[in-house]
Amino acid sequence: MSSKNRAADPGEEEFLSQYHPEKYASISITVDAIVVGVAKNTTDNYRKLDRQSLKILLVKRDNYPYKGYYSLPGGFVGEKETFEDTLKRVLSDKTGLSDIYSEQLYTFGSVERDPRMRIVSCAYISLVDISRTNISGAEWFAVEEVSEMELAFDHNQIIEEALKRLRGKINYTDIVFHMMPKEFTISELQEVYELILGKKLLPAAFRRTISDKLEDTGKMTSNAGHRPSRIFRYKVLLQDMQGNN
Amino acid sequence: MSSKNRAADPGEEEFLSQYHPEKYASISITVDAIVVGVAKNTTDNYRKLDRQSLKILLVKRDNYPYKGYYSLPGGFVGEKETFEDTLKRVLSDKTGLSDIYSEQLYTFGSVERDPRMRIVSCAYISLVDISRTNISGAEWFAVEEVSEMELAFDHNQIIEEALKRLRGKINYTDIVFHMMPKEFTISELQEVYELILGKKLLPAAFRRTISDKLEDTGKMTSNAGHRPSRIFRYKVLLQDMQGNN
DNA sequence: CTAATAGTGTCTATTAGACAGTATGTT
DNA sequence: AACATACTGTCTAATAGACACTATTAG
Repeated sequence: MSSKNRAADPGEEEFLSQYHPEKYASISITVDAIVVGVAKNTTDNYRKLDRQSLKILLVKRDNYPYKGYYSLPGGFVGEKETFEDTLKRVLSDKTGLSDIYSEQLYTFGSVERDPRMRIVSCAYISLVDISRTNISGAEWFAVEEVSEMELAFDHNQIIEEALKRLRGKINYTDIVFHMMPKEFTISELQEVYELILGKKLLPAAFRRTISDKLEDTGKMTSNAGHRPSRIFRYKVLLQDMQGNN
Repeated sequence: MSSKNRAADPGEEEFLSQYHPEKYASISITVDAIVVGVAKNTTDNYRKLDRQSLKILLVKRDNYPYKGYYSLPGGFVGEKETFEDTLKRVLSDKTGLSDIYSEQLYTFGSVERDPRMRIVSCAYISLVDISRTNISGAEWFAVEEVSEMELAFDHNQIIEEALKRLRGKINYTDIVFHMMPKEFTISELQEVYELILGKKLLPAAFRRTISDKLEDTGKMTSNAGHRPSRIFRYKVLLQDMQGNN
């Protein structure tokens, strides 16, 4: 976005040639990623469905500060790097992920959040379909576990904010589908909504409202120990997929 | 929100004492404020109501770069300053405002947005009741005017995003009331909604839904050239007022 | 047959949209 | 009187909540 066609201004050119950035106070910026997905917890009872849970990717820090603590995958923004470039690099280096949906969450700037120096964190939420990814260098943790852990820096707080944002957006965007496998049942999808919203939904009403967004694959589940379920996929509605607001 | 009680770690203490921030790439950060309010445009026809319009505060730059251009009020974040502190300072110094509702909008970080060096802008939306403020050093511009102007840096784009955010939040938060005078008629309030949403609303439906949030002052308008209107104030509902996502 | 889930039908409650109709102060 | 706005009533449409009922498989 940009590089405008302003009229050339000799005064400004002169000014810029005399400008010495190093004289000014400067602050480091990191990008931290809250990578969220859902995974099934296999159960023993052949009749029961596998329950799903919300997962977040964390990396174990092997350097100071907070050596040995888990933290969000993150890294410093280079001088010629956009936040999105940094995010890509960090995700690739620390988790092995590429090409995943991401959006900026919030920028955390409290003065004491990093003991080294003033470091501001621009946090991004990334949503992935766990079944289609191979992770290296990072581990998945269930959100309930995470809230019991003491993470590095203010990362517990950042995760809280990320979950709030998800809760807020799930009902007026289609972002959930970034976390879903290509094909899924309505019950599975409903469970993901319930995990994010933190409450049970009524099946009849859920089916009614969600069905516009779904396309029947014609396939059915099998060997589930109970009535088989239709399998759907997300019907892309031309518009969204980028949850821009 | 900070300063945790971690166990002391001699290794970390050693590490920190050897840490030299100046070796690392660093980037400057500014906070820019999109200050939004509504003002009445007086009309000549004694019968007609004064129409309102959305206004934004801009300052004329008297230094390079973009000398002579209008821009959002903004300033550099000091090394020991939170974004909110910077925002307060900037608002006070450049516009004369203090104690106004603000929330972080988005952080703009494209590499070429400032010709001097890499400067990232953390943008805040601030909402004010124009009738209760005295501005010094900045001027109000109607949003339609602003979209015709070429502002400094990427500030046109930032304002676009801010208006989108307002549109998105107006219906599920009570943030509008930060822009309203203490007392107002329902028609005035409806017009503000219409300005932000960019569409007409039906009076009957608007009254129905908004009335829960309003308290009758018992007063009426007068000398309006037509039927007088009840005057209301915002009924604070214990909860919100802080439009926390 | 039974446990467990899938899926439908329907009644009710709530909310939004549409729009006509009534009310009232100012000149 | 007539203009401009204030405000109410009511019908309809759309949506959400509740819940009972039917359907279907593996074991």
